[in-house]
Amino acid sequence: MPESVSLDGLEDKWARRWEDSGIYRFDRSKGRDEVYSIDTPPPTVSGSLHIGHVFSYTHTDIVARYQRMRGRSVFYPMGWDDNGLPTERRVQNYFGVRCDPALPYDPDLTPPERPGRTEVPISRRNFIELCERLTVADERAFEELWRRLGLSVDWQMTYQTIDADARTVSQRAFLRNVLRGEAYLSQAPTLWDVTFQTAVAQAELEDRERPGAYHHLAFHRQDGQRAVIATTRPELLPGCVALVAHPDDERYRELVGTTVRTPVFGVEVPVRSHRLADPEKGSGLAMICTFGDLTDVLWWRELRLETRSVIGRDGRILADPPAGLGSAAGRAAYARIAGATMHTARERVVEALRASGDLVGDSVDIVHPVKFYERGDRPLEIITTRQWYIRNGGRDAGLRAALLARGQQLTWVPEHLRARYESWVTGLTGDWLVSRQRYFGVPIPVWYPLDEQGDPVYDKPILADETRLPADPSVDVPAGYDAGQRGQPWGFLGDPDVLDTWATSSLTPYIAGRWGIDDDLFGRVFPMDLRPQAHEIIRTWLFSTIVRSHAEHHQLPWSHAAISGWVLDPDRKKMSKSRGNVVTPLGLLERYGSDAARYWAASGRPGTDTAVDTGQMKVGRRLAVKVLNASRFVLGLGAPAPAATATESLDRSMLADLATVVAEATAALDGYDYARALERTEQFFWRFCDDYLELVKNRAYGGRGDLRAESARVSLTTALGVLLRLFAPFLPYVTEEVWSWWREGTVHRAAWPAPEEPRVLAGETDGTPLAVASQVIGAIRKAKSEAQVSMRTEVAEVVVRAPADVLPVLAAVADDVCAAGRVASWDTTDSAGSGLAVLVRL
RNA sequence: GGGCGCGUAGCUCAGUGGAAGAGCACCCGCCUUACAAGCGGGGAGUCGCAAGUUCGAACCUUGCCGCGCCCA
Repeated sequence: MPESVSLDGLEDKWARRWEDSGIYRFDRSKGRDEVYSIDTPPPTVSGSLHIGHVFSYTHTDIVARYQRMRGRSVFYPMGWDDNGLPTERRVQNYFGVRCDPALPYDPDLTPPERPGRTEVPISRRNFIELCERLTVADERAFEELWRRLGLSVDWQMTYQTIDADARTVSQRAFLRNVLRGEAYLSQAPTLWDVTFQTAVAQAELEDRERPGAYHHLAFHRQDGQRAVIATTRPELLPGCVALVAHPDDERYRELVGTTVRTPVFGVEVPVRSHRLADPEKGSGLAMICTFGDLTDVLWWRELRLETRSVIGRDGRILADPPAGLGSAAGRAAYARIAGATMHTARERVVEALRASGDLVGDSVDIVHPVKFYERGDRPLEIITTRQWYIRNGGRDAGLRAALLARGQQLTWVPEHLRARYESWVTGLTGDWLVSRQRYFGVPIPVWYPLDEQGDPVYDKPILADETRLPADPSVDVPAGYDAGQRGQPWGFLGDPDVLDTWATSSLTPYIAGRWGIDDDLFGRVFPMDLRPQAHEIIRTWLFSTIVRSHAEHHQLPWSHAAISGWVLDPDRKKMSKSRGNVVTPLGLLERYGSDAARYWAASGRPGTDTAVDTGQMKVGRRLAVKVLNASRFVLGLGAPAPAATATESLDRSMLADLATVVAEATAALDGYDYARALERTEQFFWRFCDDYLELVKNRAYGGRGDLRAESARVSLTTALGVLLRLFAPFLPYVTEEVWSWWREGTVHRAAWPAPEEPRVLAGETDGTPLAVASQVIGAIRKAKSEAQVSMRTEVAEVVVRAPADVLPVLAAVADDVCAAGRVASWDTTDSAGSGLAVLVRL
């Protein structure tokens, strides 16, 4: 034991030794039933490090450490999520470049030192190389933080969601989905981000309130009257394919089944009825355009309407008018908006309507929810494109029911978050769109044969060979072709798209378990025990992982999902980059220490949003210091004799309380309630220090003879050994430090304490003697405090009145109480059932 | 509009049918040979509001108010 104790330097010292000794390595000689496997969330490396990472990853680490001490071989890998748009954007901003797939690869490319005024176009391969270069640096920053925080990750088990093995797993799973009919190619209306020019999935949508205005447009009925509709998107009028009213709406009963002519553009369109037409909204009559919103898509599909596309992939009005816009006046009107932005087109169409007298009344300003891609800043459009989909129950009641059943099967911590999953699955409106028109992602491992015109035959895709993955169809050549046939008639074409990042992230249990690469490993870890994650990605990461595992293995990917809350800033606002209230973790770790930061994190209950609280970190630091000092005291007394046993009832009652604490902490951790386990342990520990240690101190020093000192020493060292292990998952550094003073090996591989350990020494005794002694010493302290004298002051006399059955207890603890309180004269009397009272005369 | 969660001391939270709690903060003390980064003591709450069930409600039921999130 060192002469003076300190928290300084513990992180550096132990983090290095843990790595060198490999105590957190996964022991792959163990079978599935002896393994505890964790599907660690791979952090988005291009995102900023913030204190939320410390929070949720600590929760998982506590569970990992607990399970390890329970004797399980813990599979605790770490992945980096570098695949996808966030990295692309970061590279674009960092280097000032943009990807132009038409450019050739430049092996000598040097990116700009800093971004210039305009982005430099570079080839796809150069772009990907820059992505890889930047993510490596980002990953180092994360790893440094994790190591300092003391995550007991097996650092030999790391992956990147873009590395070759991840691409292989992702492509293999996708190919199998295709072969089983779970993935398919379809030309259909698609949610489209015009900035990034890619399709996006339902899971990536968010509604944002935006100002808009209702314009009232008059359509021309055959009888010469007007049919007025209200719309917020008059610019889509040339794409109008029908009007729709509710079947019960009396006002339009006669109109339904007829046709009306669109104003300005002069196209004859049918009037139909549908239950989703809202009689309360506007005039009750709505125009259907292809496509203004998701309801248009639904109407178009259910009413089997024509398609008149007017929006291009760049978010501007298409150059050519849609079919059916035949009149010269109509074509002239269209020519005035061709190529315009939506904003300009809207103004010009309104202008034309006003000129033709078809604009009715004034526009009405409103604020309404508009669909955005979650990472985008322009409203989504709906454009017909050819995309790959994976079936997720959005179009199939049977699959949906099966996935809901999986949600029932899964153990959720906390329980109530299952409702999130269920509301999402229930509300799905279509299958999962997985192709993205992006660059830094896993390529879709498919080619298309070209016909005699050189046009792709999309219904006969050529799938990559599963034994030759990862495949890059833009470079690799499908079996039966040679490279020269790329793009030639009768040749082939590689699918240019990449998979949605979630299509790869949904396979993290497979990637970490090295499915198909190291099947022996996979068999030892899958299905996993735990998926820890945040609640905002239940609809994406959690759900999609279940979809893939359900398809591939007809089972859940893990038995438990532990959902952590958000970290809020000290004012309880959600932390976000845009708010500028992000708290970075490294400074806090340096100031308070890793154990202290972990203590704060552990005090946030599962699923509960928790504010950054440096006060709690200070408390954690104090606790860690206290552990050092209390240990120094206990160990400074010297080791008890090997045959020593707890003979004093005070000692036994402390150990009896400890047995209860062990049982409670164990039950709490088994239920993933780390916060409760810590709270119970901590509460006991402070009472142990403030009351028990003080009461027993004099006797432990030998003041009442060797035998009674031995009882104290054996009880103290037993309790310390148990307490260090109870604290080890929470405070890995300080507990390891103390453990190293007197025990062999690492505390982090020591057996989790059983209640029997202290119970054996405690015998039949319960907590009463310690409680009674605490109460009496408390009264003595209070008397001294009120007299404003030192605790060392002698007490002339103490008289305790207590119920008859407590008198023997008092007799047994009297020596310790008198020594701790410096009591000269001690007496007890029967209180005849009126409780316990302490009279103190100084 | 529907769903989930939350509302307890100045702050952060525990307690979920049997006498309102902890930590922090605050106030008053104490050099006490493990720890002054410590220790002892103290004040402090209509348990969001209202009704109901019950011998008894912070806890169960209903309604309302406020906050947050999810979904539409």
